[in-house]
Amino acid sequence: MSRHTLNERLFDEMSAFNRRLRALFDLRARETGLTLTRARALFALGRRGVLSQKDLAEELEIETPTLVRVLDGMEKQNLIERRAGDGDRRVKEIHVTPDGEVVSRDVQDLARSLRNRLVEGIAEEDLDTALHVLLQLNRNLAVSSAEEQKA
Amino acid sequence: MSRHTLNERLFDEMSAFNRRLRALFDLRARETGLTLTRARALFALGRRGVLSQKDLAEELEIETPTLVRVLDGMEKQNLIERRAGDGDRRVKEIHVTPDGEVVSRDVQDLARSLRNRLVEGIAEEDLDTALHVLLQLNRNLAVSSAEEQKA
DNA sequence: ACCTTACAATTAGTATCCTAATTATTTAAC
DNA sequence: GTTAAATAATTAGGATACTAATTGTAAGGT
Repeated sequence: MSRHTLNERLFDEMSAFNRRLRALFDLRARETGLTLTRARALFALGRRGVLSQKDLAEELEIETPTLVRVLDGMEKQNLIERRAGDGDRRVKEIHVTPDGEVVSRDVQDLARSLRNRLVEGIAEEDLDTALHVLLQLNRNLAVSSAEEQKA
Repeated sequence: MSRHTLNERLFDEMSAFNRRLRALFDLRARETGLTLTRARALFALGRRGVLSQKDLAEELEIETPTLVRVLDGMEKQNLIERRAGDGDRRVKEIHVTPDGEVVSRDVQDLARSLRNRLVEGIAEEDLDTALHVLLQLNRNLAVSSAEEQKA
């Protein structure tokens, strides 16, 4: 396979993987009402504690306007609350509600089980190589984006 | 790094890569009016010739209702035409217009150049390993999806 | 020949995701 | 102390993406 075709297939397989992962996750988690992105938000808050919207968006690597809509939905589901802090009045702090913590716990098990299922039959060293490829791809992407913004 | 963390980071890096790739591609291609998904549709039609919507959706690995909206936009841009065929009247054939062919050619160079830029500094054997990991991940996903549909 | 089932495309509803612009607030410069 | 620039969150507009339901057409069974 030419290098060109290899690249093309790699990128196509990655985008297909993401679409399918989201669809399967949403299907499995439908009873909890969680979608993949909302779940990732809950997991991030579980790891990091209370975060501002800007910091949570950074953690999830999505833009802040995108996060606004995700949080709107989660608020409606009573999974999180936005609160004003003591400091900067522009900043809102995101807190997980007790309901949110219960759902988060349930879905972490589901997520872990799904991830384990997906990597079956794949050598750990190959996963590690794949991760390093992804990290380098993302670094190159960041560099290219920065160059394009300057143009 | 634990295997669990490895998996989590791999999946997160892949989803971030996809979002950023789309954003950068759309930024670079904005003058042509093409988005990444529309570009992929044009490329697929260039490779395979006239296709039905069902076949094109399969080639792109997206659902047919999604493709309907993508094609609606491309039709509006005069990049493609939907035509009835001689056979089954349910089926519509997708043809690239002369304008579409011009744009397709322009954007293929951009896409290739971007892909080459992104894989700089990555050994070909590592790319190959990554591709095989993705193929296995996608196979496992398909199996899990099939199992879940039966449930 | 007729009816049931299956199929291709579309519509509806919803979620995620982006960029650009706006608003309220904070910070920095003078 | 005042003003300009920067920042956090929101809104607007648009694209991609899914699932479920609907419509028109084709195929299979009786």
